[in-house]
Amino acid sequence: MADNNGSGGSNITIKSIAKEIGLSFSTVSKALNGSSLVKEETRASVLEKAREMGYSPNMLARGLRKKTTKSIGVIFNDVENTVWIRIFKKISIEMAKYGYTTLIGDGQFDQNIERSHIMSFLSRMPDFVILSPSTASTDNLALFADMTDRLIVLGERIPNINCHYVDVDYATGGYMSASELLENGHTDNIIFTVPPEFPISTQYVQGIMRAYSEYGVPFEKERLIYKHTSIDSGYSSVMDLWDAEKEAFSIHFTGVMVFCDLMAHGIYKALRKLGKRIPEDISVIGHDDNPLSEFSKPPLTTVCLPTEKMTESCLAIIKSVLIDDNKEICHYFLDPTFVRRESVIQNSKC
Amino acid sequence: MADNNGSGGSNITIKSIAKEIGLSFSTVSKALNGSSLVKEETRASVLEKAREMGYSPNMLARGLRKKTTKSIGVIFNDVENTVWIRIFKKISIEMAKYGYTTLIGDGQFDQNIERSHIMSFLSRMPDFVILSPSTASTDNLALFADMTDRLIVLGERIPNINCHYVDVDYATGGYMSASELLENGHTDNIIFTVPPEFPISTQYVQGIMRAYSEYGVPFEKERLIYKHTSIDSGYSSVMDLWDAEKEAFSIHFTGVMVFCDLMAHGIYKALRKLGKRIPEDISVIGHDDNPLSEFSKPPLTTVCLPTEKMTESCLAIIKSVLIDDNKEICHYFLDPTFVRRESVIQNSKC
DNA sequence: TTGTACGCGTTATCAG
DNA sequence: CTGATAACGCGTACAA
Repeated sequence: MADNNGSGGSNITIKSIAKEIGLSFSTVSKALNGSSLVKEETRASVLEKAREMGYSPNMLARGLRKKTTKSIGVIFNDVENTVWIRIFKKISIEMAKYGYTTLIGDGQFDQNIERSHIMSFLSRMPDFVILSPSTASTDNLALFADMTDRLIVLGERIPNINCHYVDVDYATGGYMSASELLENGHTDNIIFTVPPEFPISTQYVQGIMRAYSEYGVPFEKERLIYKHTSIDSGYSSVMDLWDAEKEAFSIHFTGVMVFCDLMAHGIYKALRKLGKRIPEDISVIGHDDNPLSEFSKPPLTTVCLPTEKMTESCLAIIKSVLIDDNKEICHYFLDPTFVRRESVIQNSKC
Repeated sequence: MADNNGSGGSNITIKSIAKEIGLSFSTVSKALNGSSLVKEETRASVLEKAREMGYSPNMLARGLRKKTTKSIGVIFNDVENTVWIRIFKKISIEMAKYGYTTLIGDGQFDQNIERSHIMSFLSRMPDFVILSPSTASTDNLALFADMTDRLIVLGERIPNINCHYVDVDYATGGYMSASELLENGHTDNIIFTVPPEFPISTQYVQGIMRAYSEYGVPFEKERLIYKHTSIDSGYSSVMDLWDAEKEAFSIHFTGVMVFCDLMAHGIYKALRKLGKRIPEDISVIGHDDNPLSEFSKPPLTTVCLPTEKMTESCLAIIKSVLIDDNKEICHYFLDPTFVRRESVIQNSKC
C-alpha cells in the first residue's frame, strides 16, 4: 500500500512557534498547557502566537508521551441499527464536549472481525472502550486484560472478565413477549433470535420458556430460529419457512417473537408478500423498540430497551473513571419495558 | 481532568521482544514490517516470538513516524439517520479490511461543533476524511487546506475548495417531488427543509420552484419551513402550524414535501394526532428513502438517494488515493430516483 | 544480514 | 521563571 506523504495535521508545532517567538520549545509547551511555572505575559504572547499560526497539538505525539489519547472506542454489531447507534451517538456527543473523539467499529456479528477491531483499537490506545460483544468470547475480551477498568461491556455479562457492565434483563423481555402472546391465545409461535452463542439470546429464550411453563404450554425447540438481525434476514427467514407447493408454512404458527425490530419489519414484509395479514393472521412482537416502529403498519408491539438509562449509565461510568479518576468497577442491570401497540390480537381460534 | 495512567495498549514493544530474543530492536522492526533485508529464519523467529508475546504495534508511534495512521475520519450531521450511517458503515467495513479504523463525529448541524470535530481529527492525522458538511462554511473546510487531496465532501460543492466531491442532484429530487404533487392536483403545499445555509437545501428548493413554474403555479416563500431533520422536529413543526382555537392549520395545505424521511415520519405522527388522514387529507413526500419508509402507514413516497453509488464512489476515491497513490481530484454527480409508494393521492378537490 | 543513531512532536524532569 | 535533555515506540538511513 502506498505511503501517504501528506502533511498530516498542520505542520506547525511547538518547535516552530518557539522559534518564531524566540523561546525554547519546552517553555512554549508549558505555556500551552497552563503550567504555573511560566510568566503570565510570556504565556499570553505564546497563546497569541499559537492562535495566529493556527497551532493545534499533535495528539499522536501527546498520546505517545502521556499515555492518554482523549479518545474512546466503540464496537458493536450493527452500526445501522438505530437503537444502538442512538446510544453511542449520545455518548459520543457528550464526550466530544470534553475533547474526546470516538473510534467506531462494526463487529458484524463476527468474532474474528470483532477481534481485529479490538486489536486495532488497542494499538491506538483509546482511554475507554465500550463493547457490545458479538459473542461471549472470553478470548476476545481477554485482550482487554490491561484495561478492564476502562472497559464497558454492554448488554452481556462475561464470566471471568471483571470490567464494567451495563446489562439489560433480556429474560424479562422474553417473558413479557411470550406472556403477551400466550395471554392472547397464541400457543403456536415462532421465535427469531440471534444464535445461542450470544448469551443475550439465551436469556431471551429463557424468559420465553418461563412464560410457557407458567402458562402450561410445552415449549418446542424447533420453533427457535437463529439468525442475525437485519431487515433482510427477517424477510428471508420467513420466506424460508414457506412451502411454495403447499402454499402454506412448513410449520404452523399464529404468533412471532423477534429479537430485533428491524428484523420484525423484514418479517412484516415477507408476511405481507405471502398474503398474511398482521395481526389478523399472524401476531408479531419485536424487541428493542426502533424509533420508527411506532409508524409501521401496524404499529409494532415490542420490548423497549432502556436506552436512556443505558446511555446515562455508560456516561456515568466513563466520566467517573476518566474525569473523577474513580477506580471502582460498576455493574448496572437495567429493566426493559413493554410497549403494547397494534401488532398483536386475540387468536381467532380461541 | 485526571490523567489516565493505564498501560494503554499492551506494553510489549519491539524493544521488549528484541531483548527477549537477543536481537536489536531495529532488526525486529524490519522483520515485522516484511523488509527483505532480514534473514528468513530470523524473521520467522521474530514473528513467532511476537505472536507468543501478543505484540501489537503502537499506531501512535508509528503514525508519528510514518505520517500515516491507517485511519479515516467521518463527520456528518446526524449519526442516527439510517440513510447516512448506512453509507459510512459500508465504507468503514470495507476499509477495515485494509486495517483502517474509523473516527466518527456528529456535527449536529452546528458549524462550531463541526469545527471542533475537524480540529480534533486533524490533530489525529487521519489518512482520509469524509465530510458531509453542516453548512457550506468555507472557513471550516479551509482547515483541510493541507489535505484537500485526501478529503471528500459528500453532498455539497463548496466554492474555492478543490477537494474530492461526491455530490447528489438535490434539485432533481425537489423537482420530482413537486411534480408528483402538482400532477396530482396539489397546489397548496408546505415544504420542510434544512436551513438555507445548506446549499443542498437551496438546490432542493430550486428544483421545486422549477416544477412550480413549469406547472404555472406561483411559489409562495412563506410555505418554506426551515428545520433540522429529525422525527421530533417533524412532529413539532406540524404542531406549530396548528391553530388550536380554530382547530385548523394556520395555513391551508393538502401536500407536504420533506427533505428527510425521518422527519416525514414525525410529520405522519403529528398529522395523525390532529385527525388528518394520509394521504386522503394530506399527501406527503419524503426525501432520502429510509430503509423503514416502505413499512410505514402508509408506505412513504420518497426520493431515493443513490446510497450504493455514493458508497462506491467514496470507496473508489479513497482506494485510488490511499492504495494506488493516485493524485487526481475526482468529482461525482449522482442522480436520485423517485420511489412512488402510497402517501400521495389525487387531490379530492380536483 | 544486522546494529547504530536519529527524528517524528510531546511532556516531564532537572539544572540554571 | 526558563532552557536543555530524556523519553514515549517506531521506522529508516547509514554504518558495520
